[in-house]
Amino acid sequence: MLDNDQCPDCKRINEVLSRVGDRWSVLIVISLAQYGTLRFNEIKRNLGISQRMLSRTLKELERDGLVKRTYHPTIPPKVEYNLTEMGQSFREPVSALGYWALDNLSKIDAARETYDNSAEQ
Amino acid sequence: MLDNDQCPDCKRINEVLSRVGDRWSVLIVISLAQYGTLRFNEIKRNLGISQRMLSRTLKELERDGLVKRTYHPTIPPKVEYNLTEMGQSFREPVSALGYWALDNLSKIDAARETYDNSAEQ
DNA sequence: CAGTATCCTACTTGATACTG
DNA sequence: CAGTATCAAGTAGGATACTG
Repeated sequence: MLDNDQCPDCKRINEVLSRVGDRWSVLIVISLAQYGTLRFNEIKRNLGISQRMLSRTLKELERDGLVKRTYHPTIPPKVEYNLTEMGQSFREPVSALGYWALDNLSKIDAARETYDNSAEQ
Repeated sequence: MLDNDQCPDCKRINEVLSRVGDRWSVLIVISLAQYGTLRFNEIKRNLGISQRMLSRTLKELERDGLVKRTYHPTIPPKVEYNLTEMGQSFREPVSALGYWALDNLSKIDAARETYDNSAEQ
């Protein structure tokens, strides 16, 4: 995956990760993968994300082709979000990351404590 | 993985991802996974990362127990970095993400173009 | 070589208020 | 309900200069 000397692939990986690799994108994809279809405020409540960031992130995910937005012009309006095919495929590596995170949080905490204790002597 | 109502696991995943999920951490782990052991300036050249960010990120990764730092007190000094066991285990989900990124970059670009074209009418 | 220290800019994120 | 607009604060990240 990597080449020597400035590693062009790293640049491209970097590019993609900077688009869809941020925490909110990851968490939104995980949520949608779990529930199938969610409304705007359902995601908001679920993740504890601010309205602004949810709006922005969903728009980016839609633009990148990972999320499909369906607008129902009722009163009050109803908007549903779900994953596209590419979004589904993104779910796999993302879930792997999520599970790793859950599995290793306590280990990381322990490592931090050890490090901090030895650092302060 | 997710629970309804404020999703406590999301908070924890969020926590871990905010620690080890940033681009530089990911790219450093990928590099070390690829090459086994690297010196400070080898990583720097390889990734095109600034000295400051590399130093900071490596220190964080060491603190979190993902990277082991070995200092050889020679002149000039020589410092080698490699992955710990936990770092190795992190490699798997990270690689999956990297490969997905490479596989889907062009699709994302295409989706963006479509989106932008339909948006401008 | 492998860093640390300082400065500076740009982007990210949240809080708050408002709208169709 | 599902957003947008605006403001304020923090953080990421690079450039540069210096050190053991």
